[in-house]
Amino acid sequence: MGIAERKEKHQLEIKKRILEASMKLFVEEGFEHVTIRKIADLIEYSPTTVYLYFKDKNEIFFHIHEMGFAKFLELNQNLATIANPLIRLYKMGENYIYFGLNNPEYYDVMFIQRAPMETLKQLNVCDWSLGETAIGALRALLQECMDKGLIKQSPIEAVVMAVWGMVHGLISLAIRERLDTIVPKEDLSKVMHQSLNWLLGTIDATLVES
Amino acid sequence: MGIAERKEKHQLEIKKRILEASMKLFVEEGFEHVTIRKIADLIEYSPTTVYLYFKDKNEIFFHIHEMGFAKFLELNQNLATIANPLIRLYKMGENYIYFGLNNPEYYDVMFIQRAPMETLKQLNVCDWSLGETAIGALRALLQECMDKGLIKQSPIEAVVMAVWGMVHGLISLAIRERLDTIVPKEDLSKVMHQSLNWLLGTIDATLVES
DNA sequence: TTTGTTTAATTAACGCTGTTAAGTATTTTT
DNA sequence: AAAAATACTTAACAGCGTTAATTAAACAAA
Repeated sequence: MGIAERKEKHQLEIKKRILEASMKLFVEEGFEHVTIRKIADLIEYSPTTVYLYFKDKNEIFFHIHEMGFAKFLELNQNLATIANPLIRLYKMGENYIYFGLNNPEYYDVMFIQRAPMETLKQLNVCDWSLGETAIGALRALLQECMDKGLIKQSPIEAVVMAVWGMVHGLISLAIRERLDTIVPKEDLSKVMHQSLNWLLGTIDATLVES
Repeated sequence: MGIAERKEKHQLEIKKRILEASMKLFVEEGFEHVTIRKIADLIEYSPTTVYLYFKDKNEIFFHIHEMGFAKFLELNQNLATIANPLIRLYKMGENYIYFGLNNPEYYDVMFIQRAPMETLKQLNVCDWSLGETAIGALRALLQECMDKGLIKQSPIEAVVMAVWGMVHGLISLAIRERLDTIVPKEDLSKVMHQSLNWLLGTIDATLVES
């Protein structure tokens, strides 16, 4: 079935081109400038052709949201070399903040926009594996720290949600312009790191209480 | 100038009717079903008339966002009777969570949607007074607790941002469907309270360390 | 090779959206 | 009574996501 295979290859090729065009628009012009018609223009097809390869616009954003997670995972490669789990925890938080502040559009589609979740619901995929993997990594790391006595014994789930919640909260407030008049733009990173360090400091068992 | 006054009254009346119609649509059908044409239908004017009273759609959402803050402030009346600032702090956090989970559409337009902030920028209003007032109340309360030795001495700004960030983070993750597959809907409130209580517990100077 | 059938892509259109320009009455002022 | 300002509407622009119907191309079977 060499012919059928070639056909399938070709279809995947077009799917790839649609996603590449979408990514180009997304990266260069931002979320709300990604339109079916502009994608079609870029790949030199008619707008309706896009619908032969993707169910709807949400599905395209689902793939962009996947790319975002890939980028985030790549950034987190720098954790692998850190032996001390507590230092790794601090660094993971730093990575999260860094990623959010330097890739706000990606962060937005990964954690704020509704579009990718719509696809998840529609496909009846009953778990958000990308998100769960990320949060799972945080949970495992916190558990490791706790097991090794590096952080105080605490209800793990509460701490996981508190840490994730805090960093996500600050980043999403910044991205959606709720900190513009409260924290000068150039201080954003500093303020977030202070909050993160303070939070982790409160559970850090290796710090001497002053 | 009785005639000019009457005219002005009439204009304010129509402005009010537009906002009432907008609120009706917002409350009954949600953010994205508030359209200029539907508003116009409700008040029985043509769509263009709306633009005689409001610069654009963002300005209408700015007012809805104000209504949200009013509703939130009203909810926080229950804090006034609490003498102990530490208990007031716990209760303030509870209120925030309660408001977010029970008024997700309001919360969305207050803290997530870009629309109201656009109006702020356009009008060259250089501070988001509603947001700053809310965060100011949290800051003052934390300061009071610290002054009275009810919570541990900590860098106040870091703690303010950490607390606000955490509750906002969890609520916005829930509203934008990032917790759907991680926390069962019926457990959402419980989980958030656990995280809040854990966080406040770590700075609570009145708790005995176990 | 010609016919029939499947596949791929297109054109045209639907029903929306926010917004603006131009026009029409109505009322007020001169 | 004529001119000017006010309030509102009609019509339209320029876009959007999406679907139905249609054409052109590639393939299969006769």
